[in-house]
Amino acid sequence: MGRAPCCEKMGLKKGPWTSEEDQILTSFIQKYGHGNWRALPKQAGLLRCGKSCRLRWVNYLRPDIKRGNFTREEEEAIIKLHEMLGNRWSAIAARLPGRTDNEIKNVWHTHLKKRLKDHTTTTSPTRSSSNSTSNVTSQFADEPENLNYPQPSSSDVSSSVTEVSAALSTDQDTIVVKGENMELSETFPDIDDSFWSEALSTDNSSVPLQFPRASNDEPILEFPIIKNDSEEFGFSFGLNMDDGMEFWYDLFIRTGHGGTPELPEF
DNA sequence: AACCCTCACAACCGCGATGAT
DNA sequence: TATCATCGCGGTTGTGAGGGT
Repeated sequence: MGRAPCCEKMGLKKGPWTSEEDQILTSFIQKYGHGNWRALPKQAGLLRCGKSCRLRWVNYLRPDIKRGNFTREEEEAIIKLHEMLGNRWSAIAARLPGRTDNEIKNVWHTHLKKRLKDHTTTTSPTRSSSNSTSNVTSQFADEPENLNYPQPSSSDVSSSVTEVSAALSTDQDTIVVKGENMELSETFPDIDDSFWSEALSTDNSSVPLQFPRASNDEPILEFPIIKNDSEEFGFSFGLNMDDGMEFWYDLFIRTGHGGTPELPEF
């Protein structure tokens, strides 16, 4: 496995970025994009290595970065996501719009880890089994293998399928998903990370989704809503099937008007 | 005022993963 | 298949700000 030569050996600059460098990098990327980080600094006229440019852009200059302190909701989300994902900072960052993995890593090491430690010395948390097939009331699963957001192929699910409905009440902090037996289907839609954003960015008020059948008609999930800045809310949820299969999904919705949003009916 | 300590955060380093040839 | 170039991630370090003594 090859390794790129160290930028120091190439006579390139290290250390804090100047505002001039920021300006050059930003305007270059806005004009030409960042297809090749290694070639970028040379093309842009920066005495930096591509790695440094990439880091600066990703962690600081990117226009969609949310500056400022983390809200309580964001911190709670980080704690929960860290419980789910461990030190997979980029995965955590992907679920917190506008926040970078570096930022989250920093806030974890400087605030949250300590807070959590203080908290766990005074309380003994209880955990629910991730294998439970009914009335799953815990927010997140314990086992790391649940966290890979498995993407079932059509052949994975061939027997029964249930539509899942969800409703959000404006005066409660939990959301309830209820599975209802519906007609059988031979297929299961492939769902990837872009699915939700694409589905929810459409003008349609309903999203056609089918999930594997729950074991009964009781609510199969109940979990808190994660909100941040009143601009977005959402949740992560998993389905534990009675055949042992598990599926995990995220749903975040940008409202943009600061009010409590209405969840589209599935 | 000077020094020390802690905290916060930007940036760097090293490694594995991945794609190209 | 092997090798190399590049990217992206997680761990770590460097440094400035602020507070306490």
